[in-house]
Amino acid sequence: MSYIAERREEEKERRRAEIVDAAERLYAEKGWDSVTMDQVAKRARLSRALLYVYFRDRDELQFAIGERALEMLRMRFLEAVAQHGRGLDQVEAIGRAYMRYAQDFPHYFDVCARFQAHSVSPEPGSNEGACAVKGDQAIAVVVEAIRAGIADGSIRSDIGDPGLYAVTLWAFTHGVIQLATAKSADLARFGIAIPDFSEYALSLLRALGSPRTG
Amino acid sequence: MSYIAERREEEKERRRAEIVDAAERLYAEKGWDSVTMDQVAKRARLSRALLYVYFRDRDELQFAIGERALEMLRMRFLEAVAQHGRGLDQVEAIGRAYMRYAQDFPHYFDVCARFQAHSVSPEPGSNEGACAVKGDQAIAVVVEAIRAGIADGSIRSDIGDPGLYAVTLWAFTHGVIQLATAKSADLARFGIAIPDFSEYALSLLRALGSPRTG
DNA sequence: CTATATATTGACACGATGTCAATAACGCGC
DNA sequence: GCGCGTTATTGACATCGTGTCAATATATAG
Repeated sequence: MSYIAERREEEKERRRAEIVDAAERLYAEKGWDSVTMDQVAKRARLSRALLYVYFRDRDELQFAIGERALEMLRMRFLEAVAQHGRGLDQVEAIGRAYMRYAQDFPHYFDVCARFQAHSVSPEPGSNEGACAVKGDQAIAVVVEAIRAGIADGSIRSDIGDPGLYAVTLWAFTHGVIQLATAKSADLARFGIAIPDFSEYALSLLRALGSPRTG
Repeated sequence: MSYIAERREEEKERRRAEIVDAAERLYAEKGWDSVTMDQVAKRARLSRALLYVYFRDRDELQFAIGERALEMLRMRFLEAVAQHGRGLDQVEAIGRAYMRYAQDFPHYFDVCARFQAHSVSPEPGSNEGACAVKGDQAIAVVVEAIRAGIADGSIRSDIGDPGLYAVTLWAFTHGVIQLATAKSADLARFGIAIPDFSEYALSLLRALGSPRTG
């Protein structure tokens, strides 16, 4: 009987994944605001009511996508770190990775932004909580790179607490990406192209951590 | 007869302002998401249908509040600039002003954030367009302070185009405030207090522009 | 084959948005 | 004061999306 329950569990997990798949595709196609539960249900070829068996409400479904988004982000961060030796270069690579990520998966960045903008209501067992955990794991990669940088001397040691520095860099970078993605037209009107903007921001951030340049 | 039309126009403007007042109060009380047109109408003591005479839809009403928000922000920036002589200090004061502003009027910052996150659909004559203009005016203050700083030598001259620098600083600061307001609980869990976070970010930004320190 | 648990659905109630024809208020010529 | 055109204001409607629940279908066990 345990075998049965196990298979049931797997089926359930698969169904859940199918739903998230459908929702994610629609998210990428038209933006979350114009995705309805009905559309998700249709795309996943099941009834709308069933969605509410797997997800408390629409928000929880979005957070389920957010979980994937943050997991993917962490992966990209890890790849970025792996390709560089010195901490400073790793941190810069993380910034670049975040920017590429936002370009490659706009809907993932969107859900990250929403997650970061809305303050949490820490209901235990919710997907929102899972997002928070994934977010912590992603930022932990940054902290580690900063630590490495301070240790190998590529990042100035008087930068302060690595955690604080990591969070600040995160906020900076996130702000830049958000502005770049949402206001590219206005920036162009200002004579600013997105790639230039990104590179400029990255160079400033590198200068910030670098011990010699100033 | 022109007199009549003029008075009519004024009445109309007043009505409009009353509606925005009502909407803004509700915004501040409960956040925009849980404000309904019905509630706005009730608070302004008129029928819901009339709101749609003054504002195309709910979004336009929010953008009307956004217009006020950005105007207020510009005022704060101007005050901040006026209280300092050197450009570098002016720029830092602008950053501080933005942070205080977000603390004093959370709903204003919220509408700024939403405006900045959503990409514009440039329908002429809309309040959204007016927001964009007000936003430009606010950032123009920053640009001017940077120019002054480069001129008086308090800001390193190799910082590049003042417009680009201004936009970048804006993005940085906005990102910090957003994270600070939305995730104060999580930051606390990381052992980071909001005032410390803000001060830290400001000190980093100051170091960025300062020619000597590095 | 029946009984029991689980998965799935159709249909409902509710709430919010946006529209429109109908009504009320106003200024005006008489 | 009285109709009359114009403008302001509203009630009622249609539409859509969410979340819930009892009812049905499906699978498992005895």
